[in-house]
Amino acid sequence: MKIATFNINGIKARAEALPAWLDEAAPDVVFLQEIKSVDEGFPRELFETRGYQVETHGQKGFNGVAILSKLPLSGVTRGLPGDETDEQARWIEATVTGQRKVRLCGLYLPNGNPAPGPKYDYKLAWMARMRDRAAALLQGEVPVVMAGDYNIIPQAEDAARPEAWREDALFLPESRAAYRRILNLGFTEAIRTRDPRPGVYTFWDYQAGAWEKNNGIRIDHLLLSPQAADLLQGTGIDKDARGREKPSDHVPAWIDLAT
DNA sequence: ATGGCTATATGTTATAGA
Repeated sequence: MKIATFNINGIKARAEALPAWLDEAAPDVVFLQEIKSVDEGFPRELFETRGYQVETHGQKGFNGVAILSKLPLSGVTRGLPGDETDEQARWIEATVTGQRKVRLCGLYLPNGNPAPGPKYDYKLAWMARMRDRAAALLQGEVPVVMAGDYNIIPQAEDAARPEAWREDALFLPESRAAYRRILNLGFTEAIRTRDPRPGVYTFWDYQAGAWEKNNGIRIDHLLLSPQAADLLQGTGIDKDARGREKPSDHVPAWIDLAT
């Protein structure tokens, strides 16, 4: 089962590039972030005609996540538990049934800039809620995959110019510690496990020729519960997507699970 | 480098992203 995550930076803007990548990469499951669309405005037919079930959790203008799946999804829930007042669409869960069941969590973690400030407080509070949810999911028997745009640069080797990120919410020690607290529950980050080299990036800014200079960062991650990690067969990052017509500033990252 | 570009809605400018 090939499972990918892709921050598309707007579904309307990616109405050509996203289907083109889907047809080439042929993932079974895709987590999308920053659909920047309400549910009613999401072009489901683009994906349903390709055999995908479409589950969205959108909002107007910003944020928004979705799951596309060629295998049946059930038990879909929308929103990260733990704060009834949180209206930002950043979390969606579903259970996919192939040869076995896997619980899927798609996430768009808050950016948090500027730090310090209320946006950074929201980021850290969100991560504490995510940790609680992750711990609860580990209590079950079903393998768990939590994938998406974490907006966390875990280590200095994950940025071409780490010094430029020292004061940034994506790289502040407190942000990275919060990410490690989630990992330390027992999750494995799939991409690094299979390819431990430094300089593996998933995002290149639109500005200042970042792509041409390979001035990238790694902020999209796929976390696996122990049961899911046992099924890991392969990983990849579709870096070529960044060099195409009208690209997102992120590229897809994916895993292959033996299910 | 003082965010240099991109996307969306609030729309000929503001807000957000990372």
